Amino acid sequence: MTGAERRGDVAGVGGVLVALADPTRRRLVDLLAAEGEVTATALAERLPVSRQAIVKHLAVLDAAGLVSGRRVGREVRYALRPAALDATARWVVSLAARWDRRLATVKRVAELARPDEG
Amino acid sequence: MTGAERRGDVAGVGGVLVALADPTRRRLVDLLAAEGEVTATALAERLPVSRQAIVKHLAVLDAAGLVSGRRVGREVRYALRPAALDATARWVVSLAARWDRRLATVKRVAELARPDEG
DNA sequence: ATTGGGTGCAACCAGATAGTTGCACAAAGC
DNA sequence: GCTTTGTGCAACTATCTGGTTGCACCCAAT
Repeated sequence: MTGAERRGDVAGVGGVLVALADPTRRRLVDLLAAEGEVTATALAERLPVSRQAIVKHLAVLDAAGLVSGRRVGREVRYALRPAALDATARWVVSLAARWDRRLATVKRVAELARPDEG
Repeated sequence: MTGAERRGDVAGVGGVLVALADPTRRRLVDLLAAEGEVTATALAERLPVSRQAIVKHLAVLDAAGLVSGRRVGREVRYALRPAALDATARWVVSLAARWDRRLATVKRVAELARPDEG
């Protein structure tokens, strides 16, 4: 079970945005996308920060539902979970669509307000 | 000219993610989407924060390319700019697609690694 | 000309965040 | 058994951030 699931907001878009707002966390998810299942210690070797920093970042990603870790012997392997990102992608796209619709309306209204130019 | 354009990174996805990570800023863009062109003072009347806080948030949104303001007499009216959000929507969608592709590959590889189950 | 609403700037504050180090503990390997 | 290797927990620090207040300035309207 992931942190987000434990808190019952797998689809929490805000958390995903916060998680992806940090460049180190974006690099982290890139690495996870490239390598599949990776341990925090292994990730720390590829980034210029300590293992503890990585662990904290993974906790944020986990809370956002973007990542989850499973224990294998003495190590914990982290992997991506696409659901929360999918939900966020839908959210951003629909927001962009609303903006476009809104701006189209504004433009139309502006044209109506200047009948001599129409 | 907007802040983001001044700095030459209209497509800066990181800035957009940072901007949208804050709930007050999300409410702000919602209000702007609903009302078109609004002044910072007017926005401050609808949110439980001071005008100065709104101005700072608008500066962040402007730097991300999500918003721009134009001066009309003694007031400054802010409005949405869809370009940066469109770019970010494309980024998130393509990231989600890459994740899905990646996880499909991992699954396929896992199945190949267990030939007795195939 | 003076008054008033809107903006811009600066200082300041509290809490969050990204990072560190140090150490204790658990699981593998010799 | 002992040693190694990876994890987990805690304390601590510095910087960032979201918020405030106070004040000066500009523009418009009476």
